[in-house]
Amino acid sequence: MTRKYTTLEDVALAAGMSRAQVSRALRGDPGVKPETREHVAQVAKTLGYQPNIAARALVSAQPDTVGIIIGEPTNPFHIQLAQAIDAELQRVGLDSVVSLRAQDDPATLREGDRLLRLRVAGVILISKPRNKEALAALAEQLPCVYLGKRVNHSNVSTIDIDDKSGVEQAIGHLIALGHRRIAHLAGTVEISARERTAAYRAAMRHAGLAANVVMGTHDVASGRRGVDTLAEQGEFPTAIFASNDAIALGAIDRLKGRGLRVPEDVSVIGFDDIPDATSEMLALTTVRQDVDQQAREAVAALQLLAFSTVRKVIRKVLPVSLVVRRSAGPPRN
Amino acid sequence: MTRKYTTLEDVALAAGMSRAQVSRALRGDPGVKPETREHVAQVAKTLGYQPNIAARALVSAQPDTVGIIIGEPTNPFHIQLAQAIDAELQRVGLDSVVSLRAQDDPATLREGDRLLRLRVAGVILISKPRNKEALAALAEQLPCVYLGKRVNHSNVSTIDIDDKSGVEQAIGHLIALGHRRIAHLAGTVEISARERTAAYRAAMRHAGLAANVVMGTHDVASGRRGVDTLAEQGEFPTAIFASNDAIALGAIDRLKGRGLRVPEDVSVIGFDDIPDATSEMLALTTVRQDVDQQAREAVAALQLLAFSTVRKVIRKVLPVSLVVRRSAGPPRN
DNA sequence: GTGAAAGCGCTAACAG
DNA sequence: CTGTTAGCGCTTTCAC
Repeated sequence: MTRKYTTLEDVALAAGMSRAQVSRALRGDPGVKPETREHVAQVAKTLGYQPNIAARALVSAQPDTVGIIIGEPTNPFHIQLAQAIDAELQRVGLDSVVSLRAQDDPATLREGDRLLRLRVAGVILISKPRNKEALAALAEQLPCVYLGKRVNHSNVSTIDIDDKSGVEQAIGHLIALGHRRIAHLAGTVEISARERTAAYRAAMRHAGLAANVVMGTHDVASGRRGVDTLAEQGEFPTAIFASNDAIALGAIDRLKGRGLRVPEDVSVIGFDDIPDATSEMLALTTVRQDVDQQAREAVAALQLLAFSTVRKVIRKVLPVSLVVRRSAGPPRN
Repeated sequence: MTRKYTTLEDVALAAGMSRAQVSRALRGDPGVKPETREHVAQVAKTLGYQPNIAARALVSAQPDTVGIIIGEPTNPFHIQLAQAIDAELQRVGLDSVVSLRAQDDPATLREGDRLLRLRVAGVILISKPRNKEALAALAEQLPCVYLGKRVNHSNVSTIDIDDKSGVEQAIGHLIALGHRRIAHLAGTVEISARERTAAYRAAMRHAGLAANVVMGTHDVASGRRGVDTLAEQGEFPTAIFASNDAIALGAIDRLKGRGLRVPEDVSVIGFDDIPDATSEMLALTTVRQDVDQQAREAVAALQLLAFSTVRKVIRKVLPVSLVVRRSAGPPRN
């Protein structure tokens, strides 16, 4: 149906002035008489004028669009982050193009080409492409901000969270409550998971307590299995620190299945603060990562990398904080 | 860092011919000598040429971009659909712009403006904006294909699935297995949810069985609560039909938590066939909606609406089919 | 087969 | 404050 769009020219004609002036008026350029501005706005509205982005982009050298590449689109947490970044981008007057294509599939590089063709100012990546080459190739072409563990590339800024501190807060909380036997249900695959496990060991050692790590993965099923494993070990721990909320959820489920109450019999702490954790039933004590803050930092980092004259790469680690709800309490005796 | 991009002119210069010819060669235009084409491709590659999409869009009248608006971005199923649509769009040579902004927030209409400015050929909406005005306003401006329950707007094509048939298949399967006490964990908000519940009631009535509906929402937590509610009712059902897979997952989770085995003690059937349903552990029997087919139909509908000369609105209802896995079996005695 | 010229819709100097 | 003049990078007639 090849629509016929209203152009600046049409508006100019109807308003009885030049295209240039109409353009200025519409964009809020300072040098325009207020009444002119108003009149133009009026005419533009009645004509249903919408500026043609392509034309605008073509003529103005500075690109104002940023690509967002989502690592695992089916992970709601990643989407949540993408939404926050999108909103933040909008807030600072930038536009965004989000890519749903998984980073690991062979199309990823093509996706980089697409962004290049779109002349985006830079790219924000949520979670890493598993193969480093893809990231490197992208970084070769465009300023990149990567949300995840620090990566050593001279063209990539990274925004990370302080896993170590989060773990220390969690373990510290449990110890303060009086727990001594604190087990850890670990993730194995992600770098952040390994970092959390290492931090757990360190914190326990530091407190003069024995570490007890059950390996697993960052999902609900793993939490269930973890509890079964702990049960087979003999003396059950009084507290469990899970490497993420999904594991914690699974663990709580299995604990209840075994007739153990949370937190009366066993305390549980998670990591991430996913929406489910808030639920009245669960009331999971957990380590929160601030999504909005991550978004803000990521956008700021990109601006620094793509728009400033200094072109500075930054590596930032954001603080996390323990959110105390009801899943952790003092041990029984 | 205002990059300096290679332009067609640069390539033309380096290849020793005109921009026009380079353009033709690169796009695979018929009237180009094969050796010329190859030479040009070679030069373009070494120069790292990437066509400027904005310029291309500006000059060629026909838009080749389609907007995808995702209803609930945090619903993995919607993302899955969006990915499928994106892939299908790509397959037919169209580009896509996906919007993560929730359709219900006040920014939705602005989002329509954004798409208008982008000069997209049309929009594919995954699940409806709750307020009809938003959809109507959008449809006023652009050809729309809406994935969800039929909507009576002369500018909107709809692609829907046959919820009723899906429910009948699920309930029929349970009855055939010998179940009599079949409870339903319902969603309440979505139109499709209400349709499924109505179909459940009809199917039960038709079989001369008593309906038992527990209201809830289309998420995991609701499934957990639903089981608790059923438990309070006294005699526990031998089978549960959940309005979607998320509910089914939550229900199974809680059933196991209560020491009930699936399907030995309680059978469970879901709806959607999300990736999780396939998992070895879960093996959820569920009603599959074919995501790829929906994507294909949606894209085809949009092409009909936006690119064909006839400009035809269509309303399609796609079949669904029961996928039998292990979460439903015969009742205990 | 290939080149020259025109122009898509817009913004950005530069004059007034 | 406002109009005029150039293009941005590309595709598309229309010639040769």
